[in-house]
Amino acid sequence: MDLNDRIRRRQRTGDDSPIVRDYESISPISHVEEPSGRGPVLERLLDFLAPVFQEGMPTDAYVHGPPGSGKSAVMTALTAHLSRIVSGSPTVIHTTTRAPSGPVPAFVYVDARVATSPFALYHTLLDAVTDERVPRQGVGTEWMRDRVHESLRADQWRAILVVDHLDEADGLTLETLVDAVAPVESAVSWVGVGRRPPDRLDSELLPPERIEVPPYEKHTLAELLTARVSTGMAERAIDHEQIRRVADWAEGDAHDALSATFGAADQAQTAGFSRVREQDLTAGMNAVPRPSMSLGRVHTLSLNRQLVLRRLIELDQAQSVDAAAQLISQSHSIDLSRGTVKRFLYELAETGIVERVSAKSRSGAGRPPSTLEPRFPTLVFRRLFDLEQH
DNA sequence: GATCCACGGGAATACACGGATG
DNA sequence: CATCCGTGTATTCCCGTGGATC
Repeated sequence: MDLNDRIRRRQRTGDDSPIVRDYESISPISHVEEPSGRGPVLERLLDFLAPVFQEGMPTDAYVHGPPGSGKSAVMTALTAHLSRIVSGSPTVIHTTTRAPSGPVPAFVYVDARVATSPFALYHTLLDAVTDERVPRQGVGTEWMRDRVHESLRADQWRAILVVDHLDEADGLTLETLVDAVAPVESAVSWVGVGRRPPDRLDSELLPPERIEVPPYEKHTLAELLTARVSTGMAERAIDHEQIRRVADWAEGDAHDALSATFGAADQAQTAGFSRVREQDLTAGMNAVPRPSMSLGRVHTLSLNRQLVLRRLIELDQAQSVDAAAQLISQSHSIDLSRGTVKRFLYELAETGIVERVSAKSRSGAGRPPSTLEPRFPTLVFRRLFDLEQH
């Protein structure tokens, strides 16, 4: 046995010491209670929300910043904390109303990628604010709005609506939000959260209060990664130098940095090693396209579409759209026709979740086919998807 | 019966390439 | 040489259907 073998043996983990303790902790789509490195932004938000503590309501606001700058992390943490504090005792049993009525508003978080219509917006609001069951189908938008009004009249609640991922493809737009909230504006303030800088949105619709979330500094991002890794991975599984390199590479984008780290850890784990090797780190970063579609967006796709993506990323070679659709529809786990898979693939390309790459002109006649490349973190998607499918 | 949603399927349109035309 | 045209694919667009929920 040579020295390499001895070293390798020491490096290998048994089943008892996995490198990843908890995928959730290093996942780019899970948020922690205490976001790191966003202190100043939190301060500004709290300043703006201050009226809440004096029985008032804040104005509407728009929070903006580039992808991966921690907007969702900050807003989810903030709404969670505030609704806990503001609603007082968590064990209070309400009769019909869940929201605190009177001076204290409810904090309602809405993901505009999921709630894409006024109907869905009202549904989320009503569901959060009352204990009654709110129908998802069989009723129209007006019916839903009337119910909001009714509930409002009866219980006098107020709410602060945090609408995340505003104005992303296929999602709720600023305009739709403003229209939908207008009928209940006396009781509802909203905080829109999006990537677009204010000067790229209709200033007529934007509230005057605007809060910018800057990208992470490199060292801040490294600290964020260190914190996540310390709970999600085994000790010394990844060293400081590696973390620093990922942080450099990610250029301030926490989503991408976490995705690369996750991917690297997953590679090492799969290969049976107890620490992230050079090649794992490289693989982790290479599995994150730049720019990358947010994994959170991919996650909002229907199960069938995610299944199509799952099959797509395991094809050995880049295939034409048609060939890929053929192969994917043959998969045992998929019950979709070839035509539907093909349409899904084109739709996904349209959204930017995959990219059509025109192949070099081929021999045959007709328009040359294009191949498909994923534009999301493939290793992370694969692992999380497989974990969810039991 | 009304309303949603995901699929299926196919029509309509876009594009690439040669070859013919002016 | 610049265009037009025909053919064969690729891509986009749209609407009907059927299950599920109220």
